Amino acid sequence: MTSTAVQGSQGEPSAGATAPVGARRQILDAAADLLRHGYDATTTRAIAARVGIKAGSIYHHYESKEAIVSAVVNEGVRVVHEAVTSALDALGPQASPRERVQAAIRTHLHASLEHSAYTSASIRAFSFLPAAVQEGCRVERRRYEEIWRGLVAEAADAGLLAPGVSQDSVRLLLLGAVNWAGEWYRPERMSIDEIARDFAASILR
Amino acid sequence: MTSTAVQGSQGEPSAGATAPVGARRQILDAAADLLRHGYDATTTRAIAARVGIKAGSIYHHYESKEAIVSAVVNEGVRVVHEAVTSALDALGPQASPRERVQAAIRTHLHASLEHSAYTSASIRAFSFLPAAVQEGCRVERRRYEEIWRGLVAEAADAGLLAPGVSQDSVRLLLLGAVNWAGEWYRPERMSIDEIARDFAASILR
DNA sequence: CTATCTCCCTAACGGTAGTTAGGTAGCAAT
DNA sequence: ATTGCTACCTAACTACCGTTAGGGAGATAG
Repeated sequence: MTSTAVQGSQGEPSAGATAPVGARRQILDAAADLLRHGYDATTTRAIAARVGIKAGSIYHHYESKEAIVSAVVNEGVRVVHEAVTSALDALGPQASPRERVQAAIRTHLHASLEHSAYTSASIRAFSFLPAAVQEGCRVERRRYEEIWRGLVAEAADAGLLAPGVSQDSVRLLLLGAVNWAGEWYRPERMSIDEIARDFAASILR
Repeated sequence: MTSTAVQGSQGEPSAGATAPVGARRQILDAAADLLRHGYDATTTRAIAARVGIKAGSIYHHYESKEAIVSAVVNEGVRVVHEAVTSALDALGPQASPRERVQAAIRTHLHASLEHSAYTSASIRAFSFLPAAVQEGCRVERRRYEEIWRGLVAEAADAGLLAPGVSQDSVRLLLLGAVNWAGEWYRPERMSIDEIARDFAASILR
């Protein structure tokens, strides 16, 4: 079901090195889903079982478990980054800061709670991952953070923030709230669009 | 080599079975600190090493690793619960809803980021814990949630919330932001009191 | 002195983790 | 027919996990 959600932007499908295809993609899909329950619950044997092969055969496609998890986390950050970026682009240049912030919240929540197991894995399990894996996507994470830094700055310029509060605080408040949503979100209780609307309305005035 | 490295302090040994003392307390302390890196990183041998005993000796004090982690998480919830409760009580009955919300945020952050490894463990690692451990403190967690439900209701009655926003959204926004703070907080960047002030000012008007 | 209790040790148990060496079947090109 | 490559399997390796059985040292009580 998630085969089309993550599509490489560059390189032909048969190139093989940059965009995972076939078994490599299946391995990443399985790992991303298993990462919901943590790094140690994501065993090579469990990944292999979901793909339909044996544990040893994984090493024909990836050199280590760490390499697999690293690829998953990196793709998770990339997916949410691209989703939010294109959502903001789709709004057009005349959109208000309020609309843009709300769209970013909504898109981030959709990506991490519905569309991509990669994104939710990269958010929830991140701080329990091996240091090498964390280091490997720190740059991409910073880049994504910059989007939110810009959004908050726009809101501040438009006078939408509470007086006297630092933009850092607002950004961390917002990102914390959306990243923590994976801990309590249940689709039957409140829709993602409602959450995004309430979050934006609470922060902006 | 029978070096007794872990000479029990045993100042008040006859406190009873409810409050851990001596070696039991040291075991919980070690486990709480190790839980920062996840449940599986919290090995019985690592706990024992910190206490200064061997892995097998742990089972003289606790019946299982799960029992240890369960005790840690429960105490973590209890600590933050009591801290916030007494902070609110200390404010007195004439304190404004704004003061009370800000005090709750500040106290929760202090407890989870500075004072108690128990609290930070119970927050960050919670969703990756065995189901039995999670279930064992679900009641206490609900009770703590009720405090915030009440605070948000007070703020709503005082007209401090954004119009048209559900109280559930505000509570989840707030709790998400403070619970996620463990992922980015660095004491040299911003003080906890500043964070609490900014968070409260952003949500309340 | 003996008995008992507490606290800790050594040594191992069975289980599972990540990983690897070596083999095999299918297929394509020479 | 031979070679070589891809994709997989079997079977094992070492390491470490939670846990347990049994024993020993020291204090205490009778």
